[in-house]
Amino acid sequence: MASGPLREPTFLILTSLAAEPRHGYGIIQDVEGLSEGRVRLRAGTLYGSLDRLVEQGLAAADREEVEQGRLRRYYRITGAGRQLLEAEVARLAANARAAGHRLGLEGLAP
Amino acid sequence: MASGPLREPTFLILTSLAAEPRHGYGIIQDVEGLSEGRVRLRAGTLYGSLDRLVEQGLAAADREEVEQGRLRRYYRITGAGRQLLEAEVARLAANARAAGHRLGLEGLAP
DNA sequence: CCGTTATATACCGTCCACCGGCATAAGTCA
DNA sequence: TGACTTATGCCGGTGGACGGTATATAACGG
Repeated sequence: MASGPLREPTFLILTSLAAEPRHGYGIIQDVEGLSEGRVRLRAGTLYGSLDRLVEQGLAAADREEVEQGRLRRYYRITGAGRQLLEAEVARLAANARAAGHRLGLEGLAP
Repeated sequence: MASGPLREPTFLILTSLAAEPRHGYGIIQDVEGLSEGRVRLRAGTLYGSLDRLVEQGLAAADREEVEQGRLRRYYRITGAGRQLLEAEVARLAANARAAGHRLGLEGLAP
């Protein structure tokens, strides 16, 4: 159930929700921004990941709005999601630090 | 060919090779150490990953030794592998920084 | 007035890295 | 003798990501 480390798309989706509740399309745009253009989520990736996050209790449906005839379904991060994301940040930072050390990339700005 | 981001096991295997050439079993032990006991590579994961790394030119067979009747097959990281690992370190660090920011984990030691 | 782009959600088949178990084999230690 | 460590390697199953497609409306541009 509580599977291994988050893959990048899922990690970024959770990160996107950490600031405030967002709807699907908003997440896609936000993730592109916070990854500095590196990650462009596909619809299939997003909604599949979102379903899994809800199923695992890491995110939850927040509310629904109808904006100009289009439905917007908002999601928010849960306490468990925030906790797991914090652990993931620590893991990524530790891995980056360890590998940087091995590569001799000592003086790298945080 | 140059597929997406490295998964954690592959990342740590490359990291292990970054310091010096190592044989399979040595990698398993080293990875357990550098991940502070978090990651225990299975043989299946290791040798599969190693084959892929060689196939992609990120690692190469270094030499073979026979130590007390047991064969040791050493692998080393290539220039391309080192380059990719550096890029991966930057990616991980950027993701950790972005998520830490969103979580309000500002004052975290690098 | 019509086609394209942007907004927005959702399904589905495919791929592949990782997982876990198993096999093999020689040396060590109790 | 049997358990454990070192050491390499195969194989089936799982699951997340990918890419494409479908659906629908609004806005923009030619």
